[in-house]
Amino acid sequence: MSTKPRSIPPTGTGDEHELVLPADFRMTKQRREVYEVLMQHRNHPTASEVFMHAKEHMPGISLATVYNCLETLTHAGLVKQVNVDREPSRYCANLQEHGHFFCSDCGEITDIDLKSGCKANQIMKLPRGTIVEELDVALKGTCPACSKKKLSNN
Amino acid sequence: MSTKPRSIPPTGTGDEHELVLPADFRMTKQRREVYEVLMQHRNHPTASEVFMHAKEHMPGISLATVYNCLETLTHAGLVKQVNVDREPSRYCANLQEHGHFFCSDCGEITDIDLKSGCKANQIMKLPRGTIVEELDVALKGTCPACSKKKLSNN
DNA sequence: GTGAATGCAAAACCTTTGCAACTGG
DNA sequence: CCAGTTGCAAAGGTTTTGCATTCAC
Repeated sequence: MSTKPRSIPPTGTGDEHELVLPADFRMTKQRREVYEVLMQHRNHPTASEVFMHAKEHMPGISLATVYNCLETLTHAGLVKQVNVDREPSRYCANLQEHGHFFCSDCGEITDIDLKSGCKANQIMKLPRGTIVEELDVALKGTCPACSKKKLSNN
Repeated sequence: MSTKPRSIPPTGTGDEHELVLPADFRMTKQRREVYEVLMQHRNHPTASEVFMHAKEHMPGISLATVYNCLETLTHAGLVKQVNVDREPSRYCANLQEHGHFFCSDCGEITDIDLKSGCKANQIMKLPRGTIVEELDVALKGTCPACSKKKLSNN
C-alpha cells in the first residue's frame, strides 16, 4: 500500500472507443490524484467527496482544483460526469457505455450495462436526419438489496 | 385570444397512467397560471422563462412562487422536470412517457417517443430483484434542421 | 375559519472565475 | 522557459427558506 502503481491508461477492457488525450493535456500531480481517487472509489463520488479523499494523499489540494481537474479529465474522456436531478454532480471512471440506476431507498448509484448492440434508434422514434452522439439512460427505483429488505420488514 | 379556456384535466390522450391528484392539492390562481404557461409553451421552458410568461397574465407573481408551483405540479404528476447537465431545470407538461433530445448546435430540446413497449429490462442488463419506477432516456447530438444546415454550409 | 400558499428578501448551495504564484514538459 | 495549472477567495446563478400576509376550500 505504500507506493501504489500509478498507471494512466484507463480501464483496459478494450471495449471503449479509442481514447485519444488532447495534445496539450498535462498530467499534473493533482489530476493524477483526482483520477486515482475515481479509480479507487467506484461509487460515483461528488466533487466534495473526491476532494476529501484527495486531501488524504495531498493535503494542499483545493476544491476549485478538484473541480478543474474533474472538468479537464471529463473533457479528456478519462472520466464521466453523472447528474442526478439537481443534486451535486457525480463522477465515474467507468468508460464503458453504461446507464445508471438510482435507488430511491438507499441512494446508491449503480452502473447498469446496456444490452449488447443497444442503439438509440432501436428504442426511440428518431426523426430521420437526427445525429445521435450520446445516449444517456437513467433508471430510478429500488435496488435488489433494498427491495429484499422491504419484503422482510413486512 | 381574450378569454382562454382553462381546463385542468391534462393531455387527454388517454395514454398516460391514471392521474390522481393528491387529496390536499389546491388549485390556486398561480398554480393554474404556471400550468397554463407550460401547456402553451411546449419548448421546455426554465423556471425563469415560466416566470416571465406568467407575469404577462399575472404581474404580481413571484419567482419563488413559480418554483413552488413547479414543484407542486411536478409532485402532483401534472408536470415533468427535465434536467440537462448542470443547466437550469426545464419543465414540460407532456405526460406521455418520452425521452429527450438535446441538440448541441441550436440548444433546442425535443420530445422523443420511445418505441412502443420499450421497457427498461429490454435495453438494460438489470440485476434480478431490481424494481424500476422511472426510465429516463436522454440523447445528445445534432437535430435534423441543424445537420441539414451544416451540410449546406460545406 | 383555518391550514396551506403566496410574495419578498435573504440565505444556501454548487460551481465558476480572477489573479498571483507555481510547475510540468 | 512559459503556457497552462494551481490555490485562494470572492462572485455567480439557481434554488430554497423564513415569515408575515393572503387565500382556497
